[in-house]
Amino acid sequence: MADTGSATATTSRQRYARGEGDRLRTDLLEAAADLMGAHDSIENISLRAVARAAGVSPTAVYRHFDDHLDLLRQAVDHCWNNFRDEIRAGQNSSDDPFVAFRNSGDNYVRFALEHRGQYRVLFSNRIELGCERPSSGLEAFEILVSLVAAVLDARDDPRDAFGVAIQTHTWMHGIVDLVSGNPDMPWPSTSSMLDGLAIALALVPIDD
Amino acid sequence: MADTGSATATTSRQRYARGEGDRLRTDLLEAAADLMGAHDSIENISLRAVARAAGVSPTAVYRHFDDHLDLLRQAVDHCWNNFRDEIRAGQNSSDDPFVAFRNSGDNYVRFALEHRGQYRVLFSNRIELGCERPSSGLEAFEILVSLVAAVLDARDDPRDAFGVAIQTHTWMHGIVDLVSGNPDMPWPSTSSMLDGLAIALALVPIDD
DNA sequence: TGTACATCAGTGAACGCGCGTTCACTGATGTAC
DNA sequence: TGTACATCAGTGAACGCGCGTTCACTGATGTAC
Repeated sequence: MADTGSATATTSRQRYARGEGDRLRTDLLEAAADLMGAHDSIENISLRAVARAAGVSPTAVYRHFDDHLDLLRQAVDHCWNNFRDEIRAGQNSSDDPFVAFRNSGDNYVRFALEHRGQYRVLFSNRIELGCERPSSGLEAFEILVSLVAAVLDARDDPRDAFGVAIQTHTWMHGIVDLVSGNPDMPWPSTSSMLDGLAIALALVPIDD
Repeated sequence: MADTGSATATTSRQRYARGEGDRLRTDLLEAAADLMGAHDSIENISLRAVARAAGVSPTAVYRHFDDHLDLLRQAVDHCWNNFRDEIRAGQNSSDDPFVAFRNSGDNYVRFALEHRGQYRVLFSNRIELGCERPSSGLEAFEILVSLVAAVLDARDDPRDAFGVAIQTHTWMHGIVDLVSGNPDMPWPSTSSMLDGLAIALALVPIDD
């Protein structure tokens, strides 16, 4: 009578071995990050839904997080790490500043489109949690500034890297947020929109 | 015993006179639009909260809307009308295409910052309701295209107005979404960011 | 002019549901003696 | 080598809450006769 299988998702999971209990913490954070794609706001991600997605009872969450809000806050931090790692990978992908800039832009766009929920939580939903941007969030912007600075340097361009980085970021954010939010509209390809951005902001090699 | 005043918000409202019942419909739509500012997602606006804000019982909503989803969908339409009217007012504000373009941009930014909830529902949360963009939403974009076309015409500029309008819109969206979502960051003024946009996209008078 | 009645603009109690959180617990496993 | 025990990784029932929705209703007001 106990194993009627009424709950579809509870069959498979086995508890972690003694001493490895912290692995559930990561599982829960990743489950929360996955759920962000299905909801348009972090407010709608319930503690019970995260537990369910991780194959665990709601009470198990309290072994790793203070409460619902703590879970969400740490999930946001987790997403910032994911995002920063993508941008950093673009930065490290080439010694040519123009290529590195473009690869970082592609990674930015890909992250935003493939993980729209995570992306929007990072750049749009943070206020409600009442926490400031974590260090990995600042790091991501610093990487962008240094990418722009390298491009300007290669161009002998006197513009302020911080200001141009803000121009780059606002425009790229607008592109990915509108495109991912309105996929049925007749958008140009994101690649051609990134080309247009680099040209309009004069972030291409100078002989182009 | 009936008027102990236990509910704080229910004291004032009087019912509409016979024949004027449809005015509650508008009240509910405006109450819903106001509530969008307090929540970051339209999903979080409950039917009961809208009724409460309008000073009416939850059941009264069903006299004007089929259900919760119908209320939200019509609230979104209402917001599109508000937004389109702002852009149109900018278009009609001057015969000089550059001035009209800039005034429309200012109105766009002002609407997005003053009514962030409404703005985000229009451009970011629409998917979940499962409805396509209403005619007023298309009209708003058509106004933008014609504003850009007039500017390009005045410049003898051969670029495609539709493509440049998309560039303008994506960038403006990025500016207002990031600024309103992260008000504690050291942003330049929105006015100077609009200047930078018009210059980078070459939408200023040609002798500048 | 009076009155019965249809219409209108709502109300209030009740339902089942998922939620966050608390509480007492269970059962496997490593460790001290 | 055996055993008592502490620790660990969880579970399951219960609570009060706000939600969307349904149902039967109320009381004022215009209108037909």
